Amino acid sequence: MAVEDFTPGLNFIRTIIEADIKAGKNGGRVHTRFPPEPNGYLHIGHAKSICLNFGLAAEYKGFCNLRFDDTNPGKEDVEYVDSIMADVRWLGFDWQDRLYYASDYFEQLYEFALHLIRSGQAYVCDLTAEQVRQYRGTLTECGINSPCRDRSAEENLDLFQRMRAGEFPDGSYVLRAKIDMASPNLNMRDPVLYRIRRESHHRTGDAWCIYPMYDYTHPISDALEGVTHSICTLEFEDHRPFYDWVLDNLPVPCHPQQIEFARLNLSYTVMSKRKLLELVDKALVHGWDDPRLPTIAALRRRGFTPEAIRNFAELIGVAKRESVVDMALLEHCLREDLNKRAKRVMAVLRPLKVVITNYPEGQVEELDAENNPEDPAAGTRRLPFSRELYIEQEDFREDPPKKFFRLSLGKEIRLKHAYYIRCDEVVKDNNGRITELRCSYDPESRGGWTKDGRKVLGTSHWVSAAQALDVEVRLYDKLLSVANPAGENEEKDFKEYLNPASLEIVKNCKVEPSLAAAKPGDRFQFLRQGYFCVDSDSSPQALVFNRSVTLRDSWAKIEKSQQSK
RNA sequence: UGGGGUGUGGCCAAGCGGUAAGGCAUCGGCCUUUGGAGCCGAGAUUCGUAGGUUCGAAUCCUACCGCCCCAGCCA
Repeated sequence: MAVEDFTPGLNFIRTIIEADIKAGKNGGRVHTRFPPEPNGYLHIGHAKSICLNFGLAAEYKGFCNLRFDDTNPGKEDVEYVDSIMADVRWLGFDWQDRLYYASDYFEQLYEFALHLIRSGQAYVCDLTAEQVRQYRGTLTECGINSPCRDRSAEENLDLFQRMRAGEFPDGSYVLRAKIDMASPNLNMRDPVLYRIRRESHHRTGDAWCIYPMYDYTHPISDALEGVTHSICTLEFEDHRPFYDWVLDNLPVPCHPQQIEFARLNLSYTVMSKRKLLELVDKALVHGWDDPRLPTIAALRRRGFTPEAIRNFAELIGVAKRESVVDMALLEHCLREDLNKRAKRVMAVLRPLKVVITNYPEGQVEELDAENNPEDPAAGTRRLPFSRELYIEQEDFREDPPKKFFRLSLGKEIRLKHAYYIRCDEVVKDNNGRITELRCSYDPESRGGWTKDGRKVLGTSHWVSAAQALDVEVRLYDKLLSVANPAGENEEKDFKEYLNPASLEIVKNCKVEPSLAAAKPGDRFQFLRQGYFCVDSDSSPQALVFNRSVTLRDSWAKIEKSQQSK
């Protein structure tokens, strides 16, 4: 089955939603949200969540909100909110007028806290952070009640209001929910609701010195927005009882259902914000959009299309078991998309000069070349051909192995769209390095075929030397040299697995002249090599291309299996 | 040895009591003016393990095993 024919299967979330709709829950409404914390750049794992949330909303004629979970000012920044919005839009999703910030609810969150205090379900605690931890107990032992647990509502109200008013130093008091210090679920052992922190917030500035915790903020934000299905990752499963506790004990408009799914892991890369941040901070990569990273910004710069990423998100499915998806699937999605739409061009990465000895000196002729065999509507272009050309170094071998269809002494190959050429002589320098090939062409083979039906197996790409453009090409490869560092030696830091060959810069590559007008972001297939896009560092005088993904290379496989024999 | 999850081919993933979808990867073959693309075909007697229920179990029951998450005033 071709991927474009793929119809979304039922995953467990769709199953839940359809059951809810059938049961008439929420009046049949589906309303989701994507709630990033603006403390880093979005990555492909977030893309899975974005596609899920926005996709489900679209599928069931509902809505999906974009909401920034910005309750921890110390880590958050507008740089991140801007990048997140740009990335979600680029992926092709639209939150219309439903852009929210948890910080917009600070006043309501505060009122709800007052409500909990009045109903005796929250109290101000003056234990130190260290004491709170000690009182919490352990995984196997119950916690101990805080001595502040039985403070009167009046006193709690007074203290909490004074917390807000800034009368107490940072960390001196917290507001806690009064639930059960003996609960086997640590999240229910009187979790902290508010902490005092004199930090400037990227939106509310210095208006507040107390900030609500995620666990308290999230369910209320969902309810205030009328969210029906609050989809999050597995590690929040343990938090669900508290999510429900908050909503059950507060006069909120509705009670959304929290549903947890497994986050995406991808082989040969890292996905945690901490690790990504570390790579960027330590300059192990060149910024958040370094094309080796799995961030959305990096994938965009690398040449990925939103379509490829969305298709990928659909293909990987949604489930609750933790898994590591093969990077090959992501690459497959890009190839599949670009195969249909990328213009084919010729580029020689490592040039080997070829002189066509029987071609008239000074003559230049123009050949027709199709732009995309998958899409006749893409039209054709003209290609200059002349006496001096470049072909790829690896397309010539002095000692051709078995099944090597390319050029070697005395052998004939086809130059794509041009002529058959035969290699007559190999020219070397004093060190024995091949510097030039002297070949002859068959004038009868113009266009790449002859009437005699002669079989020519090999077809190489080439460029005409005089008209070629000199460009820089950046060859990207896997970030890590192992598929799953977590499955390796646990003592080792992930940085020890960084692939030293993840970036190879190749200068003085030769590309056909039609590329002169290429603009940053333009995508092409370099014939027989891969898909490339013009990098943001590129300029008309100094073109720079990124390799997005290679083409499948069956010769490489054959050669590899020959060598292993 | 507390609680919450989860185990289906190399990697994902359907399946929800009636006799193992699909995708990626792999391996054959065809085709080819990209060794690209495309096309055709192959692969789990078996669903973590062991018992049990049933005419019939990946699906139900029991026990065991493995892996993940939780002791932030992070999200």
